[in-house]
Order: sequence, then structure tokens, then C-alpha cells
Amino acid sequence: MKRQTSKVTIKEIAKRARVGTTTVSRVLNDHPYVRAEKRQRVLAAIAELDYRPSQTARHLRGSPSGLLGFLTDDVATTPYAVDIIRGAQEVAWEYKRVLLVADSGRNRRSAEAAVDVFLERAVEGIVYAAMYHRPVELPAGLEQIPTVLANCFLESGAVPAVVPDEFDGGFNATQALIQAGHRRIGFIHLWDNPPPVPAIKGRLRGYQHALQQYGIPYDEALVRYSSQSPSANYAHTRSLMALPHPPTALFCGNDKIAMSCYSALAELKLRIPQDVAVIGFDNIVDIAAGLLPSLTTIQLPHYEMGKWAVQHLMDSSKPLNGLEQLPCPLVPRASV
Amino acid sequence: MKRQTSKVTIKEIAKRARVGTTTVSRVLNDHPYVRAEKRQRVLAAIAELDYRPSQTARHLRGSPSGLLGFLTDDVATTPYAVDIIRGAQEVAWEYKRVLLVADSGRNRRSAEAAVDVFLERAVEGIVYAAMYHRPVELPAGLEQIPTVLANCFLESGAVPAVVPDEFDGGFNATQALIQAGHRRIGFIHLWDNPPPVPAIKGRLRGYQHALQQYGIPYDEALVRYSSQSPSANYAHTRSLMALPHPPTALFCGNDKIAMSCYSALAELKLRIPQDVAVIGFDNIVDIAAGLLPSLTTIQLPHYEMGKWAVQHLMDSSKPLNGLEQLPCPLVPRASV
DNA sequence: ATTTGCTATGGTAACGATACCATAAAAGCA
DNA sequence: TGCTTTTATGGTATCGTTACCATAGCAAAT
Repeated sequence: MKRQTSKVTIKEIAKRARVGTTTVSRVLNDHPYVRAEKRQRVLAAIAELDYRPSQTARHLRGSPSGLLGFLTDDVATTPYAVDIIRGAQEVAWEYKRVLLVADSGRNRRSAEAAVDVFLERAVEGIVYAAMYHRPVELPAGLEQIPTVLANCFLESGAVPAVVPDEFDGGFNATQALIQAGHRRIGFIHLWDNPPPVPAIKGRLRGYQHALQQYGIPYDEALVRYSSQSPSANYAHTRSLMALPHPPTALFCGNDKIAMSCYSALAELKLRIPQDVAVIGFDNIVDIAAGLLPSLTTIQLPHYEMGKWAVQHLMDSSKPLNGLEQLPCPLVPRASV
Repeated sequence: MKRQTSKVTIKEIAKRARVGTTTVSRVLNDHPYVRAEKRQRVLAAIAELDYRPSQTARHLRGSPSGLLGFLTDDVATTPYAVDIIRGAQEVAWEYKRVLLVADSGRNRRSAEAAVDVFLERAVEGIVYAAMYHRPVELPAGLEQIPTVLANCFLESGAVPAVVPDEFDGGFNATQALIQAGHRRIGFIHLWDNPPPVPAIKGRLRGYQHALQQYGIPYDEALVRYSSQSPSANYAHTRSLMALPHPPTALFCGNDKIAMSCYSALAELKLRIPQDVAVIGFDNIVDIAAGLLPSLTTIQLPHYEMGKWAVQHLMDSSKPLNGLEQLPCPLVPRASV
């Protein structure tokens, strides 16, 4: 019934059930060749003593450790990036694996320390996740062990990676606006981070491609690059709407920009979506569902990337490199 | 130099350094009584073969496992609740412990399965964290092992727990408004979740206590209970401002409510903070820093709760129960 | 010169679980 | 009946590490 800090071993089970340790082991791993009656006795002893086999001993004996390392660079840029962990955890669980998480905080040395810890504990694989989509360098030590990158990638492509398909997201957003009848679509884009951030190029290309596909000429005048400051976004919105031939729809590079957009439009007495349609990016639910009217936006596949990464680790058929791009679907709400 | 999947053991180090395994072990754990010259040889061998001691073997031999379990109920209500993990991870790291995370998803059975997994791996303690502040029931199995609750608590108080001091938050918010010169302070409060949610009672009591302390009578007419829908919050704001003697400041039960508040006030042509001051709760940075003007709000101590929980687990001087309430400080921005 | 006590070193038995081997009883087959 | 499988069982070595024990050289103390 009530155990103290139970450290019951297989030997005690064996003694209590009046069998050998081997028989207990056989019951645990349901091997054949155990008489039903003895199996019962063993099971009873296990229940009575609340015994659990030690994973440590099993692993030492040769079983896989059942551990996966999850390493992240923190810097919570967008809050839902943690969904990567959720996804990873979920698939790991299906494979009866547990996640060991460490947060290296963007520091090279401490990332390598974390990898070391993982290696000492014989993790079967490592997911290295970035909190926003970007190129990374691989911490030393990761070559020794199956690794998958999530929400980041190596310039060399030498390690399998899964990232959002920014192009797809940009395309979906723009297409949604076009299909709602808009032909003049403003684009307030991000322009904060250093150059090689894929979100920048991908989303813009998606925008352009959608326009092209629907035969709408690309008009440089409708595009703005925004620092992340709300007032800048506000100003961009006003400048777009002050155009001689203003847009009837705005594609915002992320939901925060869209939020500033809303206030600018409100001040201009322009109704959403009747006068101007707005679409965001990222699906920060607190923002998107909290705005009035609620914001149609694009979902980043954080959860899916987490799942994909672990799935890829566990699949024996593992191509040792490659870049998987996951779709960024539309989340329709009321602003289009 | 380049190892394959290195499974180098202490024996190989011993052989290569021409010493006994005991000597290698002594070097690893820097025990005395190893001649400097041999120590060098051992160190060299370790470096050459890229050897790392197996934590598994160490643990089997009797060392502590170095593992802490982190169990969460998911349901990401407020996105920054993950900061609990960050805090926990950070302190765990200081104590040279690693976090094993599992996400039971609010399901009793799977929570217990997760506890089982933790127990099999001999975690030294478990943090059970809820994603919003609420009373919980303890999954079976947790009695067997040191446990700390974070952002949740047991009605019985039988297990140590750390939660936000909602009263403190409500007080700080209200006090900030009072100190800015406001005497009529509206309060749009949460009223969604089932009764015993501590955020409700605590924040209201904090509000009332601040009023009382500054000699302002509590006026029932200034308080609204809001479902979480944006339109309801919008309506509440308008109803408050339509009062014969309207408030000059609004305390919103969370940042989402504040966001709706902003649009209602904008429509009423009321400027923030000149005409009406607004304060939020939760410090959802994306919202609070994204609004125009940026939103003064209250910080929930997610990060601190994570730290406190692990700290409490690791401290040998551990009272086996009690409820720690962590302060919810003001985050001043531009809306007051 | 003998005893004591430090420094230095390596052999070996655990830790808990399982694979392998040996054994033996029971069952199938000639 | 004798012989081969099949079923059932437990002893033991092993995984990698460290604690314990034994041994031995050498210096200081008697």
C-alpha cells in the first residue's frame, strides 16, 4: 500500500513471488514460457510493493535510453513558439520517449554545455529549436548524434531542418484578400532583423507571386518596410491610406503590425472589413481573437514543426539532410 | 579526434593511460592521491577519445539521478505561462539538474502515466505547473516524491505551492491609478471561469483595498464582470463611460480586456491617458507593447514561480507545505 | 630498528535489469 | 519404449561507474 520512497528491486519481487529474477523479468517484458500461475504471483507482488523497473538499469544493460534532447535558444520573440515543444513532446510520448529540455539562451558555450549534458545522458537524438525562423550555426557536439533543427536551419543544409514555408504564408494571405475582391493590396512588411531572415524574403515573394497569379501588377508604392515600433506601423498605415489611389486591403507582416493598423484605420473612420480589409501573420491568438473585428491571419506551424522534428528523429528512414517547409495556413476571422 | 558514436568507457581510458580504472575514476571526481604525472596521462586519454562518463552508470551506482520532472497541464491560456519552464530550467541548471518535461493535457490518467514515467526514471522531484492560476487535484503517485506546485495549489494545502499574489497585483494596479490622480476608477473584471479561480477574488480585493487605503469609497456601479469576448468588453467600456459620473481611469482584469477598451475609447474620441487612463493585467508583451499608447499593466510572476519551485525542491530545508505568493509588480508604460 | 601514518595504486563487488546458458520436466513422435 | 522437441525455470555474467578493501612504498616518529 504505502511505500516510503520505494526502491523496490526485481530481486524483492522474485523473493516475494517465490520465483527467480529471470521469471520476473520475463513477466515484465511478456516473454513466453511463464506458467500462468507464477505470472499471477509475480504480478501480485509487483502490485503489492508498487514496483517499477528502473530505466537506469535497463539502459545500462543495453536498452535505448528513451531520452530525446530538446535544446532551444530562448529569446521568446513570439510567444507561441513554445508550441514547438508541445508538438515535440506529443510525438515523443507516442514513441515512449521523454524530452529532456535545456535552454541555452543564445550563448554558444552554454549551448555546447547543454549538448554535453545530453550526450552524457545518452539521448537518442536532439531537436535544436529556434524561437524565430532564422539560420543558425550548429553547437559543437551535435555531429555525434542524430539532430533535427526546428524553426531554424543551417546555411549548408547539412542537417535536416523543418521551417515554416514563409512563401506559402505570404501567398495565402494575399490570395485571401484577392479572393475577397481586392485588387489594391498594401503590404506593411517587417524590416527589423538583420538581412538573412527568411520571413522577410519569403513573405514578400509569396505576396508578389499571388498578385502575379491573379494578374495584378506589383506596385512598389504599396509596400512599406516597418521597424517593429507601433508608431512606425501606425504611420505606415496612414501613409498608405493617404495615397492618391489608396489600397482597399492591407497585408501586415505580423499581427502586431495589424494591431497598429487597426488603430490608424479607426482614427481614419475606416471600417474593417467594409472599407479596408486587414490580414495579419503569426496568429498570436491573444491579439487576433481580441481585436475588434477579430483578425484574419496566418498560422505559423510551430506545433507541426515540433511534431515533424521528433517524427523525423524517430523514423529509421532518415535522410541526413534536407529542408522541410511546412505550410502556413490561413486562419479566417472577421477582418477580411 | 573524430569519434563515431563514441561509447568510450572508463576501462579504455584506463588502458590507454596505463592505470587502473580506479585511478581514472579518481581523476574524474578529483579525489586526492593521484600522482600528477598519471593525472596528466588520464586527462590526455580522456581528451583524445572524447570520453564522457555515463550518467546512467553513475546513477545506478548510487549517485542522484540529476533529473527533475516538470509536468504541465497545457491549455495555453496565457502564452507567457511558459516562462515557468524557463525559470525552472534556469535554476535546475544551476543545481546541475536537467528537466524532464511532460505535458499531461489536463487528463487525469495521462498525468498519472507521466508521473509513472518520472518515477521510473528516478527524478529527484517534480514541479507540477498549471497554465493559469487555479486549484488542482494531485495526480496519484506524486505523494511518493518531493513535489512543488507552480501557478496552482491544493485546496488542502498539503503540498508546497507557489502562485501569483493576485491581491498584490490588483492593489498595485489600482494604486498606480490613484497615484496618478484618479479617484473614479472603473474596473472591468473577468468572470468567465468557474467560481474558485483566485484571480477573480484576489484582484477585486486588491482593488477594493487600494481604494480604501486612499479613502476612496467603493462604488459598485464602477465594476463590471466580463466574459472574455471582445465585444462584451467593448460594451462594458461604453457602459462605464456613459455613466452620469464616468470614471477617469479603467482597471482591466487582463490585457485582452484592455485592448477592447482601447477601441471603445478611440471611438468615443477619448484620449489615453489624457482623458482616461487604462491599466491592464498579465503583461502580454505583444499586446501591451503593441498598443498605442503602450499599455501599463501588471506582471504575472511566471518566471519567478518557476525559479521558486525548483529552488524549493532543491533546498534541503523544505517545509512540506505552505503557499507562497509572489508579487505582481507594475509595468509602467504610457497608458497611465 | 621498528612502528605508525600518510601517499598512491589497482582489484573487485556491488547497483538493477536482462541475455545467455544450463537444466529439467512435459509433450510429441517414431 | 526411447528419443527429440517444446515449455518452463533459475543461475550467472554483464552493462559503466565508484566505494571499499588490500597492498605497498616511503617518511616521520618512537
